[in-house]
Amino acid sequence: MINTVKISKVLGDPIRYKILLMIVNHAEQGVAGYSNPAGGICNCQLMDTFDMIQSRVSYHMKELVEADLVREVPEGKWKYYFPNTEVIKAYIRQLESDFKL
Amino acid sequence: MINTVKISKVLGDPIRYKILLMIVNHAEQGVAGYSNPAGGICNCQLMDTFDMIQSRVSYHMKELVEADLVREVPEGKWKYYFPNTEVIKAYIRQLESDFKL
DNA sequence: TGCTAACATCAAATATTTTTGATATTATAA
DNA sequence: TTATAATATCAAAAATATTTGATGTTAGCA
Repeated sequence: MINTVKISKVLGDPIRYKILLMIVNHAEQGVAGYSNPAGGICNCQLMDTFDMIQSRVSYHMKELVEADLVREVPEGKWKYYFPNTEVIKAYIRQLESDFKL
Repeated sequence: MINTVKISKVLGDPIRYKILLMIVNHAEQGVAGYSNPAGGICNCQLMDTFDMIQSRVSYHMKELVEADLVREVPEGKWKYYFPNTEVIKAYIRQLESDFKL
């Protein structure tokens, strides 16, 4: 089952929110300058885009993955990230149900 | 405009999430042992229910009010809290839009 | 094999959030 | 007006989260 409070907390960090937005958008349309398999985002792109050092990216991606908002796909030396649409949907549905909307 | 990250952060605390749930449920059906005007929840009920000291309740209610998730209605010496349904809805809609759902 | 690039992990430093107890404020009632 | 009850605020302590730099691991390539 999804952990609504934990997901909220993970989304409650501006960097993680932006990263998830980027992952979601990229999964649709790709990002200029990178050509990733099946629309995934890799750590290097996140380092570039948000000007973060590697261990910081790693920390935030771990949070997103542990909250199950993002799926991680290893491909050789790289890890690609994809939105976990089902969990994001389930989170929204849970909010609607909890708050009677 | 709503601040999606801030709302997420406020919901990302288990106590605040439970408090908001209680406020939402109470606004519908009332809570046994208390008869509040128009289904509002007061601080004293939150202290009782969650076994929290007064300043702690006050702190968390301030967070909820500042995130605009809850409206505060003073009535004499008391403050009653009501869910801000429009903002909760707007938050959910924003998530749907941001994450393409 | 040895080298390098990508990513993970760790411990320490820093920053932020939460909790608490004390005190202040405000409204009402005696 | 004085006393009291409800809530707010404050500063210090405690807890938690984030950032950083160093080091570890792993996969692929020369």
